[in-house]
Amino acid sequence: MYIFDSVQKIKREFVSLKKNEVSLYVCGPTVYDDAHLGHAKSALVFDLLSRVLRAEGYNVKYARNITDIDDKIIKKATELGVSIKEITDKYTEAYHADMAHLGIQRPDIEPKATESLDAMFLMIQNLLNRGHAYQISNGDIYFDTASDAEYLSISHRVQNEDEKQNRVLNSNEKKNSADFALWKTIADGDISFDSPFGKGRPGWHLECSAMIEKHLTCKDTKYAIDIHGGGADLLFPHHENEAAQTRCSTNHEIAAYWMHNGFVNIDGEKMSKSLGNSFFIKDALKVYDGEVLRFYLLSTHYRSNFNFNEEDLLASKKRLDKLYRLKKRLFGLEVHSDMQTAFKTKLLDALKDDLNVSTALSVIDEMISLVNETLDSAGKHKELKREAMIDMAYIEELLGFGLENPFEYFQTGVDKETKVKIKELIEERNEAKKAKDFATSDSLRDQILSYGITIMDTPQGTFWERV
RNA sequence: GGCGCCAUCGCCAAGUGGUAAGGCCGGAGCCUGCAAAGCUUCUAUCCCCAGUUCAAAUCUGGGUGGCGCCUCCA
Repeated sequence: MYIFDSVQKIKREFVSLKKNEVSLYVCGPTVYDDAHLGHAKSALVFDLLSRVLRAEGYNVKYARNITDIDDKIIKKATELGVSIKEITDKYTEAYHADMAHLGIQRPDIEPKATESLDAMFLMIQNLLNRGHAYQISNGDIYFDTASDAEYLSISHRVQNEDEKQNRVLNSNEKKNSADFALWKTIADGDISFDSPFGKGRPGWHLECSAMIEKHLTCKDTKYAIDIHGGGADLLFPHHENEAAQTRCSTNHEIAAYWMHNGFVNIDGEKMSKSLGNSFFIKDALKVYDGEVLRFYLLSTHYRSNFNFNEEDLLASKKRLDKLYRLKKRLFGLEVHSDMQTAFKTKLLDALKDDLNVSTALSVIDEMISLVNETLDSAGKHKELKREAMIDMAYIEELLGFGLENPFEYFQTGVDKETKVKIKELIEERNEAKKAKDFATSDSLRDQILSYGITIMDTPQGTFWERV
């Protein structure tokens, strides 16, 4: 397995800290709004990573947090006059539903900030004890970036002069403008948590470091966990700060490998909360099948930026259609086997190379073509069919494509009445065909097409698909 | 301004030193009553310039053009 480490900026062979075990931590959502396509991309990438690692035989411990303490949550709760929990519960549930529609498996651990305060207090205390944090007059506690010689080693940034001079220029008590809050004291007691440092709430960066320490960490290794992932926008300052906290409060670096996924742009423009052009998963799901979205969003390498547009999505759907058409062709054949095939090896090899999905998809397309070709040229081929079934089961397991019933897949979004009507029209057409009344059968086909349905005559009967 | 990424067929997109995967679209054909599906087949020398090398889309330097982070963000 090779992974591109976004801190060292090279592709590195993956060697786990502990034999046969992988600890993976990914920054999850702040639950104050619906999840957008960017959340989907990130969750999909690391879902795929965990599947590939498991296929490689690793026992994977995958954690993705839920940030349920945050200014934006508080703001929304205040605006709506409801409790924080009402907001976070609602959007956590929505997040889970969206992810499920995309075929994303639940991580092994989903720690919440509200349930990890103990670990955060511990970390703050450690940082204070070790002289890496300081408290200002209002009670706020900051991380002292100047105290960490390795600060900025994750993002490779250079601190500019303005930042260095901040102590003089800035009126607040922060020693350095890069210093970030570990604990923010709050006067109004409503939305705050009790802590050894007084009432308040934790800084955002702290939660990930604390959760890693609490749930995943290997105590006796150079690194706390194997792989840390998240969106590219988190590299700085979020991951830089996480790394600093862990480095200074424990005796190890936070992660041996860092993976950052690229952005999802909409029509060439970055989707961002501040631009207000977020495309929500739930809205996309109204129009497109979840598996099609999964396929489309995964079809480009995870590190590249992804430009979402309908045209490409439809091209992508046609590609997935091919998989389902083969599944249709082999329908009814039940095969359960762990048999190793050349295809399986090739597919896994592609994904083992820093999740090269493009190559993986080409391996799949070639397999589909080969099977179709063989089946076209010479009838039965029991063994080939069996092997193709085994291969397709592997695609489902590894990539999560092809999970649906192939007939239903092509008929999603068609209501019951239409289905009945189509069935009638097809029967009528088949009568006409039998009588060699092609004028009638063609006009019936046009009528079916007016429902947005295309039909195909096969030796097994007439099948229909939504156009 | 600081740091960084990217530029491959009409479109999407792999490949990162050994002579351009795959998909969509399009052309031709096979199959079909006709279609659809499937199959066969055709379509690029890799933004520009210079250099390194026996050999470069792949390395180096310089352009040009996109874009990101530096503020909440996946």
